[in-house]
Amino acid sequence: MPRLSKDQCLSDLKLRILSTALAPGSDLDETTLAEHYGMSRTPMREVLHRLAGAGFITTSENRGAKVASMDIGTMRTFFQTAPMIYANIASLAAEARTGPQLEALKDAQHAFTKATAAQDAQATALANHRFHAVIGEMAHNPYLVASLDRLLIDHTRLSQRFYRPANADEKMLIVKASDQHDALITAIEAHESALAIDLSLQHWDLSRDRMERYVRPDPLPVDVVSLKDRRNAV
Amino acid sequence: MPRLSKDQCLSDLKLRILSTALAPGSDLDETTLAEHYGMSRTPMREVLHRLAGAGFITTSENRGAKVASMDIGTMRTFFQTAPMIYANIASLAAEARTGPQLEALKDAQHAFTKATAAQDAQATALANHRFHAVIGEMAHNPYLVASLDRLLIDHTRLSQRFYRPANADEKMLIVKASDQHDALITAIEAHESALAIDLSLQHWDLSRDRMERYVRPDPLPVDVVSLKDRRNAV
DNA sequence: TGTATACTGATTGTATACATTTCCAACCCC
DNA sequence: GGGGTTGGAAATGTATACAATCAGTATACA
Repeated sequence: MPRLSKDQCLSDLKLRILSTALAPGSDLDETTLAEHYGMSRTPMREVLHRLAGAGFITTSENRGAKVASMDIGTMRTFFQTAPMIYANIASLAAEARTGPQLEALKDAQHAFTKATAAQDAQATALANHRFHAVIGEMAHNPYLVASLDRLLIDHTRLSQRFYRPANADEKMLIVKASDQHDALITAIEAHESALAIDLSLQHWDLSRDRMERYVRPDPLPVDVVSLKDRRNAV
Repeated sequence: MPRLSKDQCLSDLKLRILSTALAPGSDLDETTLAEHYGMSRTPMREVLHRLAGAGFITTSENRGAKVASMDIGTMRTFFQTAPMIYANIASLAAEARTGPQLEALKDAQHAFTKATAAQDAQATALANHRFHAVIGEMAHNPYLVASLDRLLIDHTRLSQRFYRPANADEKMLIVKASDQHDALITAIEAHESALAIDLSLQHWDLSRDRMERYVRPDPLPVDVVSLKDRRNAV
């Protein structure tokens, strides 16, 4: 991959991290990356420091960089925090959104539905990222956006798994999420900030349901287990 | 200032920005700074990128770095956002604080009262910064802390002005703020998160009062103006 | 056999030379 | 005289050589 500009390199790395092509916790080697992007180590290090500042990676002295990790503890914190931040941002977005931003939001939602139809989990997650990032822009509040950006990193990485429906029931949940996006667009367009808050909270209730199904799946059929026990006993 | 380590350089620059020794919006020159800290441009640039990532400065391609600016618009956003973030963080801090963190908090508050007694506005603002940063650590929530850190940059820079009391009335407000700090420590120590929220909100009501006095000061005595008019008329 | 220590290869950190871009001012042309 | 152009100084961006640090291994010694 020769001669990408620094900005392209930055956004490519972000994409690879968000899509978990670069797994959480994995090591990043300056030299290898610099060769890969066709630049010397100096600008590559600069890119890495920016990623570190934005929370995509962590660095430690003389020990290089790692993709930011995601343990079970961060997931708990994540679901604790996300509803509040997203709801407040949606509320501000409904107040302050501009016309062009609204178009960008509709674009993102269009990409989202297209990706779900194609059953492309990665594209779905990235479109979802863009959708919520645009709402962040609308809110016009750098303090909250700092928090949102961190949340979106983990949001997108987590949701890779949930946008791969295993059955009709899970497929239904994704359709419901998409409907909520549409409703949110309408609320933001109409400057209805109270409604935007409500819809955001509903959106997160849904996410938590999906999440719980994943963490605590339907138990395996009992008779298979007992069958196995019986066979062992013979 | 020869041979400071990179970390020292980083925290020194943060301090100079927080204390407004480096004014908001002022230009930063790589070469000059590198000489000043006795290092070459390469590590200096690295420090600048970190500061940019943390929101202390802004950089633009081929155009160098500036200290993050503070206009009237950001102040509005600031007061809109700060109560919510600080209150939520205080609540989490009350739940999750550890013993050593509580000691650090008491230390910061000690420094705060000492600085107010000495009428040292800069030291007061920096001690206040540390006080709220420690509460952020206690909360153990990287998403909210991202937002808090941004808020604290502007909080500390703004408050330089308010910790310089012009009269007994304003002095009283600072004493009241200090009392609220003490109450907050007690609430956090006792794991009373609901109380911590309440105290945080009160703290911000006070700040807003102080702020309003600054933006909208007591009008000048009317008769002086009329006197001047009369004299002009003669 | 277990532990401490010295060596070695690999990786990160720094300095410096060089390339590129920007800014500003002098200049020319209309 | 005003506006656009062009030169050059000063700044930022990049590449590369070199220094410092770390991790892993082999070796010596108890």
